[in-house]
Amino acid sequence: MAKMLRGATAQETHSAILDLIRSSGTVTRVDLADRSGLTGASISRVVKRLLADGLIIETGYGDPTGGKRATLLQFNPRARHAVGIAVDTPSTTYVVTDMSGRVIEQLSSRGIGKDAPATAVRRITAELEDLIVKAGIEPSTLVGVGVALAGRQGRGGTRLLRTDSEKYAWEPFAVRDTLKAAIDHPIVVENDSTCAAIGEFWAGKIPSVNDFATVYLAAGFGLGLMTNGDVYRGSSSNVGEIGHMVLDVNGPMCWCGGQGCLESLAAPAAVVARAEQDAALADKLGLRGRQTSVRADFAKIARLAAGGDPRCVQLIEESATYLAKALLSITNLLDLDQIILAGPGFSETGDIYVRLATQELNRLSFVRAMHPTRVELSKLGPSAAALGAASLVLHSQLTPHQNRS
Amino acid sequence: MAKMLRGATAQETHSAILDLIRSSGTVTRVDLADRSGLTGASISRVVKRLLADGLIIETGYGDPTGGKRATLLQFNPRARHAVGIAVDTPSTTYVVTDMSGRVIEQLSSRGIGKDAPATAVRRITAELEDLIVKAGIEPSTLVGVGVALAGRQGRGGTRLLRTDSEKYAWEPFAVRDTLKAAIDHPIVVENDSTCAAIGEFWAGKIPSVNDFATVYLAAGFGLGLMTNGDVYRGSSSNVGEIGHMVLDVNGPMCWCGGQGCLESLAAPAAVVARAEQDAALADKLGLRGRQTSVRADFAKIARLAAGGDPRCVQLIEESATYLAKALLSITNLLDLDQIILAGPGFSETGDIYVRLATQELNRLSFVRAMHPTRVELSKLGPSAAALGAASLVLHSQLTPHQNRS
DNA sequence: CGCACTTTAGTACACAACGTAAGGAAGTGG
DNA sequence: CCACTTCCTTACGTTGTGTACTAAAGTGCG
Repeated sequence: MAKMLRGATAQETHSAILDLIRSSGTVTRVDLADRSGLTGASISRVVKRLLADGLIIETGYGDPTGGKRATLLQFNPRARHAVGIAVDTPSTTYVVTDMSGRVIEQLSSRGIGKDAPATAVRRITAELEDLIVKAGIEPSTLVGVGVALAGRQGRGGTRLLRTDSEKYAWEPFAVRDTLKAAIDHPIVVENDSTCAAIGEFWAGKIPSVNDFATVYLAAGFGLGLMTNGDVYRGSSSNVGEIGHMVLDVNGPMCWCGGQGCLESLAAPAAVVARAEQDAALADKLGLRGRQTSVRADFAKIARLAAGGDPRCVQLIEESATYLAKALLSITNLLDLDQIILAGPGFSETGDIYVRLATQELNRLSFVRAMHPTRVELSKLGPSAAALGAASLVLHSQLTPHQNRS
Repeated sequence: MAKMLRGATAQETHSAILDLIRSSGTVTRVDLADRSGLTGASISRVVKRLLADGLIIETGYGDPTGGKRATLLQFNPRARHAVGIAVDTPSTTYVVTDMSGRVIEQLSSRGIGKDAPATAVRRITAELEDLIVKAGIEPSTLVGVGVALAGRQGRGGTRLLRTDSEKYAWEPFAVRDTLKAAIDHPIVVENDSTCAAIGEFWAGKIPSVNDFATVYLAAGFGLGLMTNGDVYRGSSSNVGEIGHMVLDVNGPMCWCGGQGCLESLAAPAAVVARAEQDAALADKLGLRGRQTSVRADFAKIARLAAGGDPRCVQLIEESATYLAKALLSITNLLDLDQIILAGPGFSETGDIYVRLATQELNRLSFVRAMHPTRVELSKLGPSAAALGAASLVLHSQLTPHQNRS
């Protein structure tokens, strides 16, 4: 233990001011002084430095208010870039973003499927290097590479990855170290839910003072939590395992050993399993009934539901009802005022999940009398995790741990 | 908005060092330097000041390690005092504590029952003043009064209180303002669960880097959360409403409008209701079957269970099983490594709740492979909430918002 | 158009807090 | 007794912020 207090270093102050500029989009020096509590003189000094570093630019003048017009400041988007990779079973998504979280270049390739870890990582490394070249960014502006994985954090910083074929096949594999050896840039690895959360935070310009949660739906449900301008990681970086929240103590057995878990009641596999009970529907959808096609089968059901097919709408609504119950419990526990739904699982029928969750929270949430809990669909689209991974890098490199309130 | 950055003021550094001394019990200057990241020179300066203020004292010398023996530092317990009041339906508990959280004087009087808010607060004010005189503490060392209430935070800092008779009878009543007008000391009001958590933190010398949760059981279940050395309050200071976590989507209706809530399945009222179904048991216990005697009736059942009565043990175990499920969900969500059970509801049979929760977490928690989640009974006894309220005052006055990591 | 006023931005200097370096104090072990 | 270790303090330099003042750039009215 040896890092704690160290005075208000330039680093920290610069980070804090940069964070204000990020969440504001466009601000004046006076705004910054108001919001940071620093005096104009100090802001002047910090801003001068940020301008000199090229991190921010002056972009015009504010509206007249009876005196000298204020100079507008904002990110210099091309000052820094980041790469985000979302590694998932059916597909791998790469994005190159600028400093404001805008996607400059992207690429989708096949997922890891049943590949051995070493093979998959080798391919990812190659594709990554191609992409960086193709994006045509100045190498010195690349602050790092973020990787979003479905999995848990192991003891030694290892990232565990869940695959379809074998559970925890990647268990002993140190993704981060392997990538780090192959790529000469900072590598940050996080789970997909947390990445989605920080993606919303960064690209959505959410202020550091707002606490919110993001639910990410791919193979299963995960939750990412942002508090006080930083990711909340818990005691071993394994926050957000909501897939096995107990919603029905007498419910069906789950592979985890519990009963009535959210995952066994509402995840894509559960929805597909119910669809398969209905022979006519299974036939109509051409369900393949194989473990490995669950994600594709779920997508088919979701597409039909989005198109209005009553039976499919019913199936999705059933899933959404369970998620709504889980979100109700979570909201009561954490007093959230904003929940964002992201990930491929919500891409077709996210509005159904939003509607049912909103209804449930408005009806039963304990804090509903004080403030609403907004449930929203992510605006980042299907590459939310990849974009979030890139945002994570930007956040950790440009605005490391914000403090105070 | 105007408080955020302001350099590392003496205030903040002093707070941080004082917090390290609190959680260490006894430390040397060298230890403080290691743990804080400050240099020995800076520690020297800060410690000198804390000694001059009388907040800490030198209490001897450390073990020889081949050189000059280090001077031991610890709190000067009598330097400051705080008062904590736990306002509950069946009883009101007052404690006067010293700076280390030790109880110096205490008093229990009848609860608020069906009293009107103004009447109850008037009586509390009178009893409080008597107690302060009786404790014989130097008035200038009293840093403030903390109040633990069962209730929710309203919009304008109002505290809502749940009473047996009418739900939310106290709804529009501003407890804090009323007390503040009557008592010339800082007043801090919090809900009982949060107070219990900070009581463990302070009196139990838990380091600021440890995140943990406390479950408080009085009329119902509540949860208090400490993260990064401070209370986690959420967006409207209403964190911890776990009483209405959904554990059984098809379960019995709850007064809140939901189904299968933890409270309706496992709270004292539910346990008593089940006991009343059993005519023989109800007779044996002399259950009064009245709404207002639920707490007393539950205590009877708990006492018999603690004595080994099989039927009562079964009833408590049923309640504990539901709580264990809820704690499993919460642990998976927040990646906790420590959960403390506190409050009058656990005073007789807390070990049963601890045992079943530990079992469930060891069996099903997602992080069990990384680290255990310890479930422990509070060592603060039945006055945990009052002691916590006092701790809250000490914390907010002596070590305001810790930062960094 | 000129002049008084407002708002923004930057500079000079003082102050506060921490780090570095050096040395004194208090002990250990040969 | 003396070399060495560890603890603690003092003196001084660096860094970052606030205060006070000034310059710059606008508005609005007569």
